[in-house]
Amino acid sequence: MSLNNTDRRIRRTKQMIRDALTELMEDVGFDAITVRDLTEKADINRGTFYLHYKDKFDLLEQCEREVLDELAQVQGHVEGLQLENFYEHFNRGEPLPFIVKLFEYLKENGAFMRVILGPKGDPLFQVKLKEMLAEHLLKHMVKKARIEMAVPFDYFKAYVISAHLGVIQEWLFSGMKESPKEIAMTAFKLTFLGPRRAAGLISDEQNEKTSP
Amino acid sequence: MSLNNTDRRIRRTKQMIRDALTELMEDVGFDAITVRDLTEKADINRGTFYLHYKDKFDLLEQCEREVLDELAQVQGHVEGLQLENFYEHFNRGEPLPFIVKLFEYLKENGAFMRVILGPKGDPLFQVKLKEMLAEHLLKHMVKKARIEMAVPFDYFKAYVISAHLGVIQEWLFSGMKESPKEIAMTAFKLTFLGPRRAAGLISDEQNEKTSP
DNA sequence: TTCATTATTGAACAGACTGTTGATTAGTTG
DNA sequence: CAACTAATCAACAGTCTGTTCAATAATGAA
Repeated sequence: MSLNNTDRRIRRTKQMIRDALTELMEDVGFDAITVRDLTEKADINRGTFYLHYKDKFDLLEQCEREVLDELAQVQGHVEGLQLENFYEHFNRGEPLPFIVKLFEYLKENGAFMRVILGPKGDPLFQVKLKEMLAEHLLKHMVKKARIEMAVPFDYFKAYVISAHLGVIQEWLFSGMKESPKEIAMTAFKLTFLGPRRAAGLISDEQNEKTSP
Repeated sequence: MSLNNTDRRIRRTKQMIRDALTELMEDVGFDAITVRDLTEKADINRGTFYLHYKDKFDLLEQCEREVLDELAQVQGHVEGLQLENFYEHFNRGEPLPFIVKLFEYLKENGAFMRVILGPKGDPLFQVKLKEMLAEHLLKHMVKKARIEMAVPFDYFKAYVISAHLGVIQEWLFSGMKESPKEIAMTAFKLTFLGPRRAAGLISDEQNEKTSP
């Protein structure tokens, strides 16, 4: 069976290539990378690359898939930790466990995540990550029936999910100073209270008229 | 002077190339495009391409810069239309004029904007667009002094700006069904009321406790 | 219209990268 | 140790790049 990943040589080679990919993407961006660059930086024969990957796009795709799979697994580990609803979590001052786990994972894989979600990254990965976020976030938020004068649901969804991605990016690129729990709580407040209340631009009591 | 863009041949050639770029990006993505592809689709000599652009990246950059410059000009045309503040606009049921103009411009250049902001697009352009959005959006929102237990400003900023980009993308990719004014109002509501209130997931009166 | 200017063309060039092959060497598992 | 198989090295044709040159065509100004 050649499908087994048990051979130390294979693991080593793949790791070298992936590390090289991360480094090179940081430096010059994915576009400018050649298979030659990758194998030179990884210090392996160029032919060896093609033993494992079809081309550089295949390499990127495999790396991305791995990240997404691992993120999906994370979700499995927090099923038990969820309270009944969104609201209850907030009132205890606790962020959603899933989001905390998400930020913990991002921190572990900081180097790759920074590159792939950065200005030289892959917009397709952003789309995939947003799909995953949507799946796990929205089920906590949409328990109650909807009322009057509502914004279309798809735009609510796009708004919230994109906003969360924005927080993730800001966190990654500003050096991940806050703990996963803190930053998860920040994201939570922004959505739960709305950005203006969360940022303290209006107080809780001082209700602006919302008539029209 | 060869810097003049008055020569009809130059204008024609550049336009052919740019159209080819948009079409090809839609089909195969920027990565997979060669200068050969571009010039064949544009039906011009390959050497001619290099008379105007350094390489395909230079082409993309020039196209992006042009869009951003035009968007910046749009801002100039609405200076007079702004009310004193954010709050007043909302209470009249009117979105910010700048955002309306933004969506109008996006609609005019729909084809290119869809590609560049899509899964095969350019993440660097997203960053630049967000910078522009930040500049024009935030000055309307941050009039009042900030209060207690606030989320860090940078995260508020990242949240709101990213969220707006999300609405833009959702609108572009779902066929731009709403009018620029409608969709601008949708984005406005989501930020002004907060996403949950805007989507009707909680009512205005029914204030959830926000104690912790 | 004429004329000087200049954008475009077509062909050719070396250089680089790709993806594949075959024979050989080296490392791994049991 | 022995069988297996991953990694290496060299070489291949094919494609794309970026540049150059002389020849041609289109343009704007007088």
